[in-house]
Amino acid sequence: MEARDDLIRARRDKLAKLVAAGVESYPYRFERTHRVADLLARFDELRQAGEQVTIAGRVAAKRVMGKASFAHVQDDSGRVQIYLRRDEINPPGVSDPETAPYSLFKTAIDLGDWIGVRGALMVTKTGERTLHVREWTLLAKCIRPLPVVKEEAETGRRYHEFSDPDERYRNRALDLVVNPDEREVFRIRARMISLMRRYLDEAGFLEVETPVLQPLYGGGSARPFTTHHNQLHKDLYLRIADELYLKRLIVGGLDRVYEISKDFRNEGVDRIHNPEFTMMECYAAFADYTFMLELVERIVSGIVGDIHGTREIRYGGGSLDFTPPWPRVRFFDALAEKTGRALIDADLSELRAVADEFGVEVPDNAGRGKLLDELFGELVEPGFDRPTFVIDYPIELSPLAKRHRHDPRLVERFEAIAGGCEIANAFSELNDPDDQRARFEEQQRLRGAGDEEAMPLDDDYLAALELGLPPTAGLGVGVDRLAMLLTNRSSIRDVILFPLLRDRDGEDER
RNA sequence: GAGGACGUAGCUCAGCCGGUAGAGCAGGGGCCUUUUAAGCCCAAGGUCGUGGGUUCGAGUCCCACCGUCCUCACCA
Repeated sequence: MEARDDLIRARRDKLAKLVAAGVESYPYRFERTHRVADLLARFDELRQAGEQVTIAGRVAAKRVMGKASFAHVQDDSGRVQIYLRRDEINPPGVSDPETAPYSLFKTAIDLGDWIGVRGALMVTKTGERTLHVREWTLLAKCIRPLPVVKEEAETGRRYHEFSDPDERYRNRALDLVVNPDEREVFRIRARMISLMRRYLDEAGFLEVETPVLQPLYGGGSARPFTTHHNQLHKDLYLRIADELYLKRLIVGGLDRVYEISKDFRNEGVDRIHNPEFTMMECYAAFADYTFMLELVERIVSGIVGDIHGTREIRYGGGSLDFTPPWPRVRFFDALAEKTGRALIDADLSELRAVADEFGVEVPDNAGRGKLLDELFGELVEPGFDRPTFVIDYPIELSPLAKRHRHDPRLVERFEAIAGGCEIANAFSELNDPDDQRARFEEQQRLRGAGDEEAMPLDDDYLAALELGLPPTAGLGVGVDRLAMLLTNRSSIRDVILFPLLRDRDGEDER
């Protein structure tokens, strides 16, 4: 007999005992008067008024001392101690241990059970604010054993924390029950997205929805997921970016649009990549990339300030200062500083020589764009601690970006980097259909040469461009990455509720 | 994809030079009417990730596989 089965059986037996005593096992609703946090906020006032209050939550700790018991009840907002005395809970004359409410609480309520309690407020002799229970109600029994995390009342120090990341990601419900910090991560994430919407709405952007299932994917360099529509006998792709559809909307005359949604890339999984992830993309007509640069600076520093009350936040071992203006550095200037060379006109063999010199490994079939990307990522990017804009990228890396107005070898593009991670990418959008066709054709050539991430040619998109795309600036923000910065997490899995995991072999699902 | 570390009770962890499995918490039985990581007494709980191998004997050594984490490579 497995120990877990014993624990589950014990809890089922207790449920049966409650039912036998006439307790409703799964009631339909429960009226509470306060959330725990509200109750604590108005504690003195409510206590002096002698008011009866009702809360609902999970039993998070239980300390039975014979004819009196203490416990903690935790709801979405916080936890509070409750106190029960036998002679106050049991009706006069009722003492049968199988049915008396106090003994049922003592013997049949477990850590993790959902209960409702009603009573007045009191302060114990050690000073803890406590709900003095008159009546308790079962709301739902927790039949599976829970990891027990003990918490010191004074210091909040936690013991035996449920911390195995594998278990936590595989069983997020349990993680959230037991780890209040993780609940907080997702509250911050939600507020971040809500603030992002507000800033965009206020700036006159219209929120839209574009297809997840696409006949042709595009807008980024990545391998897609494929799926199939049965009735139409048609293969479809899950989008890797929203870009090409959103720009069609600018063509259509919607001046400013944005979308916050999942993209899907059929690629590796690691600390900063999950195959489905959340992107915010926005596009503004009549603007160029400098508009987006200011928008990113304003929105991101605004969100940081709104959530943390300061623009300088702790991250990893250090801190990140989001106070504008963020430093700007030109792609080739940064590269020149590290390598001591101007590489803007460097050809393949020269770039390869530089890569060798600095010990940067590159694939044998790498083109110029790839080489520059490698060099930059290896030599320059790690040097950026604080939020920084890298601007004016080589044209080879950006098939959808508009050529730089002063230098045909560059595009008008920037990335925002913070905490060693790219958090935003933006450019002046390429709106010349003939130039765009040529860039697509170059992508086709790379594709033919074995680059699986090269973009497919999209005739339908080109036709839209031929209707006339006004000057337009576009921006993409990695929502998960931003959430990592705001919650001081080093793994994307900590900010995605249900990250993709490998199957666990040979173990039954819980 | 490569390298390294790890996987022992429901949870958090010990387990030495190979000798047959330990603790705390949770759970069970008692005692306890202001406790708070409540406390005290008693009893129970294990296919040591999976599969092979070496050995008289493997949680421990070797090999393979699965999973997680870290570093590196690639994409946001």
